[in-house]
Amino acid sequence: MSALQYLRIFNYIDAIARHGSIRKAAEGLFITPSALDRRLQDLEEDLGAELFERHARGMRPTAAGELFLKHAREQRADFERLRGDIAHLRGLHRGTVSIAASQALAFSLFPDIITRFRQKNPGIDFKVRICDHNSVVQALRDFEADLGIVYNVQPSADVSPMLEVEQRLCAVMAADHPLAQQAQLRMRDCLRYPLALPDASLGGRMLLDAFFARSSLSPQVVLESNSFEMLRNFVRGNDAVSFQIQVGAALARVQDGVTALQIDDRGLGTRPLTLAQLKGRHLPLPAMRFAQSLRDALEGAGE
Amino acid sequence: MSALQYLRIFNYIDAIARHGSIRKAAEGLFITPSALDRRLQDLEEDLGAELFERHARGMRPTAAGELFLKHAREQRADFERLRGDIAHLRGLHRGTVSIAASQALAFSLFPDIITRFRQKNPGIDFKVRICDHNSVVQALRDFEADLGIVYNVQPSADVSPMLEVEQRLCAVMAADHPLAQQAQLRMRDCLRYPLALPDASLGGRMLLDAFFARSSLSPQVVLESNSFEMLRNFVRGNDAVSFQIQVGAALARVQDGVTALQIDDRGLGTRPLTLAQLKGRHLPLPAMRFAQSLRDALEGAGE
DNA sequence: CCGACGCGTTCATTTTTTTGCAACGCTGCA
DNA sequence: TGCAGCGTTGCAAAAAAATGAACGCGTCGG
Repeated sequence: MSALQYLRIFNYIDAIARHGSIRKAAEGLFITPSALDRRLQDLEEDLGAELFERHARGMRPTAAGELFLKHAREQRADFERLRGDIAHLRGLHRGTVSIAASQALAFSLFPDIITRFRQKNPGIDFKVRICDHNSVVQALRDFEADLGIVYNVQPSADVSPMLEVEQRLCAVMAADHPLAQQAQLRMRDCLRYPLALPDASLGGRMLLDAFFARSSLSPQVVLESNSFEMLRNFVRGNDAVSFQIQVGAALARVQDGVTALQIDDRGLGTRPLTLAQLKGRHLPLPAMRFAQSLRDALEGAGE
Repeated sequence: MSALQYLRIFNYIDAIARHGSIRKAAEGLFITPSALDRRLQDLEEDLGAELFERHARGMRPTAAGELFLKHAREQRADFERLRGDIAHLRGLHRGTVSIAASQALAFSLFPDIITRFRQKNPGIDFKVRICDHNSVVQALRDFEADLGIVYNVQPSADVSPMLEVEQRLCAVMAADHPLAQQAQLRMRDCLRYPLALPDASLGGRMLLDAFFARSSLSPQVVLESNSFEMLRNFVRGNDAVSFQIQVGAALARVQDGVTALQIDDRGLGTRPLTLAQLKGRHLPLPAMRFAQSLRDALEGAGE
């Protein structure tokens, strides 16, 4: 990445906000605090408003500062898009798609789709951040991700959904588990075994809680974790049962000793898996392409 | 307006594009051609693409250049909006609304609405550019206007309409014209008098042409002009009749010796007057407010 | 209560970036 | 063919940004 003179000031201010102090930010930018301070002061004078509240321990953005930060981050993202568009014009179809997704998708879905996408578009590379529910939306807001994928997200004013796919719950268990042979699997069957549940930070737990609340059955929870990988590895070694939403369960991957079966209770609702972008934002071309691929893959899998 | 360090480069490139040559642009920017040239070269190197084709007589933007120009103009407009939003935060509700409109609205509608709007929002001032049909859309595209108002505009992909009001045609004539007394006015009555018609560059002419094409009546056109003011002043002094769309006709202004009457032919179609903005653009707050005012005024007048 | 710490800030100075000036080479046109 | 207008280049001057060493001011720990 080149020096990028034009958005220097934007990077400066953003750094101050992210580090919470001029000194830390200056260190991160490899300049002295005084230089950074002057840039900030000039800017504040130019805008006629303070962008940060000065505290003894550091700086916190004012309302005006928040506005400026949003603008700055948008500028940066937008300039990257411009750069990509121009490169595209030159015939080299290169670029980066950055995605924030909650954990459920990390395993089978993403690697497969990305692999397939890169076969068609070899010049495009990916930045995938797996993070917790709320951080996905925040990453979109901060222009750190082009696309966000979350399960059961609550609608919000500055995020616009591009695709919603209802997701049923799957039971995850060892490949040689007694239940693995059944043609139809009901929740009540699962409850005869110890359970390994995703914790509240993961989507899908909500669905389970709702079911347990309305049901008279009492589950025997032996493990609770915020890591699906953990849960999967756990159930492989014993007769416990875990749960995961459809796309995350990776229906066909039996080779690692774990299998997933759809649960047929209709008492168990479904929640949508949502592909979203920041409202009003112009996405870079590669991101739009990839969104289309996701759309195809997810809508195909939904049936 | 302050020095605006950050978008200097954007202004530079925009100036080159507008003036068509580095030397002219440099003159307009009060710098030397060499300085401007170096800035351009640095930028081109940074982006890895030429932004202008070098001709012996000057510079013309390449495809990449067009992309950059759009970005640059958008940046400038966006930064102005940011500045306005921050000022708004400080309590001073000030700002500028820039509008491009075709001629029909220049007379009664705009002055009245703006006056009323400024009574409620004294800090907001206006930049109204009256221009020809196509320039309105172009002004939106170049981020030179926040809002555009055109009669009978053809839909286009990068413009999004915010409001459409069907407009009938009115006949404009001297206040003491024989026709001015009639309760109901039909086209056939008007054709008994000499006509002063708006030319093809003005909206409304199309409606007339369509009517004449289908009608057996032959009009006696004594004056054709691209200026409504011209037409109005002309009919005041004799028995000629001119035409204008509803909002432009300023129904109640008899004091200047001219009156306007709605025409009751149903053979004469209606076309929409459209309030529009550039698609996907974030409008400054004052512009949004004013758009709302226009909406109220035009929808009220439409009934 | 006090000294050390981390903070933002200021000032004179140095470094980097931008601009100016004069000249060059090129192209189209009379 | 010469001239006028163009983009471009090298080198010096000017402007902008960064430095490094202070200063003042709250906060925290003893």
